[in-house]
Amino acid sequence: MHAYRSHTCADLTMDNVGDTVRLSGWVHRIRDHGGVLFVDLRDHYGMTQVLCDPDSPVFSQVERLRSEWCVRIDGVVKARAESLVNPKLPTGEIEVYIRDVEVLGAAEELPLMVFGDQEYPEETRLRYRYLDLRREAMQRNMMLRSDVVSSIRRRMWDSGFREYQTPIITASSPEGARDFLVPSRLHPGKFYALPQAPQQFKQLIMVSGFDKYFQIAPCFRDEDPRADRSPTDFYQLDMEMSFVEQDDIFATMQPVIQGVFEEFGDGSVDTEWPQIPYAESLLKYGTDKPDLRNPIEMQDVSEHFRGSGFAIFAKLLEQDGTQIRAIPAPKGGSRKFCDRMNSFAQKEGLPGMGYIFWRDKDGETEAAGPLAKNIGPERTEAIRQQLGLGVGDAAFFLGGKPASFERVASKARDVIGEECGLTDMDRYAFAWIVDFPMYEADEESGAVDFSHNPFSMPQGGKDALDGDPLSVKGYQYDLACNGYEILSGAIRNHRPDIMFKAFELAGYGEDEVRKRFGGMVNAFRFGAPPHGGCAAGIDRIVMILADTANIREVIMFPMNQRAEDLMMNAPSEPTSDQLMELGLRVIPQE
RNA sequence: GCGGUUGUAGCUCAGUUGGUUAGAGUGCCGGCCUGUCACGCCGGAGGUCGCGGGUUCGAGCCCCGUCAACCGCGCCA
Repeated sequence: MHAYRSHTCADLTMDNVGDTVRLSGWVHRIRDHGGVLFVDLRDHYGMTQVLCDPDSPVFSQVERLRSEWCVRIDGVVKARAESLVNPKLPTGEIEVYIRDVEVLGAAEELPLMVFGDQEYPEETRLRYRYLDLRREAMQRNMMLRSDVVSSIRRRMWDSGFREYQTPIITASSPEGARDFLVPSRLHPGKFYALPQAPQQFKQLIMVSGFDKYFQIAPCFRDEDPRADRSPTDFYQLDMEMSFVEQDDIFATMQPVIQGVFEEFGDGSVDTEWPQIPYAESLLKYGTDKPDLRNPIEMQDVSEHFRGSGFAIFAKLLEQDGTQIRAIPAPKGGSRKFCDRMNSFAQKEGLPGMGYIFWRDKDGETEAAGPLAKNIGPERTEAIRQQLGLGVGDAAFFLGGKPASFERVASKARDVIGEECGLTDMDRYAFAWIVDFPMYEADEESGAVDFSHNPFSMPQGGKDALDGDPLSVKGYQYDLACNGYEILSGAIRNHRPDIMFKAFELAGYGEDEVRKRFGGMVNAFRFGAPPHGGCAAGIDRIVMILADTANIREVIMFPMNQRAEDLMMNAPSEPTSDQLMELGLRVIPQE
């Protein structure tokens, strides 16, 4: 017989009754009845009840077992009496009478229980990640992740793509996020960098004539984390193809992403993926990653407030670039709800959020709230008609420069949609966000810089770069799903002449571009094909499919909020020998 | 770097207006129990109330500082 097992803990059924079997696993839970001992034995595959009565030669040894000890047992499979069957367990029709036991790994008192679904502080879970990962929910999440990656690979191969690996140790790329640097021993004082993405490599793969590339690629960025953003490293489905336009990328990726959500999601998956221009998305949703499960669309209502009796907004509108934006809130028509949303806006850092709500008074529609009084019935009614609202509804108003209130407006829209029951939670809703601006102006200095990806092709080509840089749009796009950005990409700029001009507008001279992106720019001199692609966030897709808001729930060994690995004790101080060899010296911190 | 929330037993938490010996559940240790599957019953151990200072006759509770975790802002081509 095999040293550890003849079956897994999920295998045994009525067909095995009478068999002598060997199982290995963890002691999940013990129920000690004095005369008889029940042990739930768990492995990756499932659970089997094994038991021990005083007739067993190893009764006294089994009595000493404790939770999470790793053990091997030998025993005889017996059918349970009908009244003793456990329908919750696939192996619930049988149980195994222990004849021999071997402790493979004992366990000390546990910092967190594998059994049950009690919540633990994330610090504890990360420090003892191997225990946390034994828990059912985490086993499920990790298998889901593995299955998703496998499905993505298959779908990409079926679409004619091949997977190619790119370097992990490479050159620092000065654009974008901070790099992780890797000191070179052979070249003291010089550093490699971990790639923030295989961006330049995949474009070089296109120049090299491979036509369709993909990779499940690790990406490294030294940025501060968020609940939905992993610090240090994360994975992307990175893809690139030659001789394509934007719609070809969409047509290639929608079946892959949609297929993955249909295969692994537990809600309906939208098949219509609208293309929403960036500017329109900000106007209607206040964000470039709208949650389209929520039907609320904001509207510009500036005209109703211009010169009105509501002095705050009227004055605001006299300044350039300002606007009054309304968030309609169907079914939100109560003072209590409106006040709650107002204090929500204040908590988020705005002065407040004005509102009007409509109620029934003697069969007539009556507008209530401080704003309505100030601007009078005619303007109020015009707003109601523009927004298409009625009795029982409300509308919230934000004023100023859009950039100053859109972030909060977007959050408010989410909250309103959920609290008014307007957002369909059992659904995956997608939108391509297109026509991103190529450039943006720094708010203080006014300096023009790339807003998205400097390698993108400007719409209109070289001629478009002759006008106002801030009006130039790029062939750049994101894919939003349920309020998350899950994919980002572009048609690339493969023409050196256009590229130099594009960089020039952002203040980078030709020499500087050659210095920074020389490898790629040089390659474009030798017959570069038109190409484009995108990268989809694997962690974030799995996070959405696992129905969690915390990306660390779908990463085996994540860093904590301060980019530390509490289990492995990273980062740590190097030895002086290591520093010496690399020619480095640490500057003491204040 | 900034803001918010949290910090009490191994773990999850309660702790009133500042007032006697800081509690519960769970886990752990011991005892009882031959059909449980979140088994049950009895007993026990286990506390720097994150840390430091202050106010007070008296602080888990109030004040100041500090540390840590999480969430957010900045950041994320």
